[in-house]
Amino acid sequence: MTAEEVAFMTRFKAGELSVEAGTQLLMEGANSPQLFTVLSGMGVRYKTLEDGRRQVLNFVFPGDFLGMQAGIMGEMSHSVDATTDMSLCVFSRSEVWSLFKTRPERAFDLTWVAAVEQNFLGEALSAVGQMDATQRIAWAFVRLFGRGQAVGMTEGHTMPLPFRQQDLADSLGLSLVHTNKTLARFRERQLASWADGLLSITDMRALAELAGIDHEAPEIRPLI
Amino acid sequence: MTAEEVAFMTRFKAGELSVEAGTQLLMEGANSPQLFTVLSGMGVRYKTLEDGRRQVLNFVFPGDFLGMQAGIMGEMSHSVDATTDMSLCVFSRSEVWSLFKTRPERAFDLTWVAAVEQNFLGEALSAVGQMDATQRIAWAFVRLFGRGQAVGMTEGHTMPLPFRQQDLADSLGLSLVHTNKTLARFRERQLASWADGLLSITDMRALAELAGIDHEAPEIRPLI
DNA sequence: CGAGTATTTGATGCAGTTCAACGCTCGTGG
DNA sequence: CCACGAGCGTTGAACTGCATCAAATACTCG
Repeated sequence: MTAEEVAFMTRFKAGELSVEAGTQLLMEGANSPQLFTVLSGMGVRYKTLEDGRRQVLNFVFPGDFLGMQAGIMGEMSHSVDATTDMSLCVFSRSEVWSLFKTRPERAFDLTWVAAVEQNFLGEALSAVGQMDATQRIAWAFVRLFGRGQAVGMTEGHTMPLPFRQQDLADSLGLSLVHTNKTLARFRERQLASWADGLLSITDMRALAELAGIDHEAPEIRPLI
Repeated sequence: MTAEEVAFMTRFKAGELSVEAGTQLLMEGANSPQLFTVLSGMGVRYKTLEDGRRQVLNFVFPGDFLGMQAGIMGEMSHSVDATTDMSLCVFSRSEVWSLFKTRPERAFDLTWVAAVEQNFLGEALSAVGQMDATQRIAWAFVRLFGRGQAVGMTEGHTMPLPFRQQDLADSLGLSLVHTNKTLARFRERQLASWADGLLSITDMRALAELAGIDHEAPEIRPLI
């Protein structure tokens, strides 16, 4: 970025925010005036059905941009909860339009982010729609670890993954019980083990094979 | 649009294209130099898994914009087939960037389209992940009919729906057989009937209830 | 008229859901 | 300091929605 760009982004930036684990950052249907970029911490994007069931759409990593739906369409179509303590960079929604008018490169990045997210949702839909439980979990692990690598959260073949089994189950359209049993089998089969908030990949090749993913091209997500 | 804007869009537009039913318009992984707006006809967006299974991500309606992933990210993440004969407005991918530089309103529309699509995929993921077969089909019918209304394809409670049962099955993560049997039950129960390429809604209220959709706010999708 | 495609229907089996119960850890209050 | 409850992970048992297999019918088209 040029100095002038930095100045603009500084103006765009409205402040920083720290929230503790469990906080709801954005709510489905709400017209949030704020947009966030995640500086640290992790969270969950999800939709709730009227009968209480929940679909986790994606896990939130550092660098993720939250609230674009509100910024573009005026209303969030899903909620976002902080799973761990998080710190966020806050932008004001009203600045989005000026971004398009005066910062075409930044606006392009925003669209890029939207396209990447779309891409991911399409893949998730394919996983949930077509794969069995083992394949789905393998897919999730490969994707999560890939995202962890992209933001430097990994150490060797481990990375922090501070979610509950219920969260993973809700993201893959599986029951908690069956997710638990499948995870146990992953440990037995020496594929991966996830316990105490730490994901440890034992056999990435086998996981990628199960998930039907050839070769992990490093993911590129521009920061906003 | 102003006259000047029309002039720009005309330059942006590279031509028109007619294809016949069955043509593959875009292919997963390909770096298409062309983007399309659908003028007429219908199609299917889908991803293919290496074992041959297929996930239909969405059905293509007139007014839809195709190829944004290629335009923004450089590569399509799914394929698009024409189900019926189609006519398309063709844009050149290289013009996308100039759109962002000189037409912020149009660029904003593009991002809007991306956000709407993201929204839809999230809803589809929830349906496939959390609902049973009956609910999923009800959801699909409500959404399809809503989109049909938005583009004026409906007549009373009917609209053309020129797809195969296999396409619907692949979009909802169901087997063809089970989809067929569930459709039969929809007819018996006087909810909706779909035969010979014509969808006929008998009891929209019951369908929306099953699908967990309150009230159908008319969908807004800007044209590109 | 035969071949290919789409829809329909019946029978069988299993992956995954649901129900239920137990253990562990941690925080809270008496 | 211990009792208690809440939240999460784990495990066993029984049931079922849906997949799979199989086959018949109907249509279209060259």
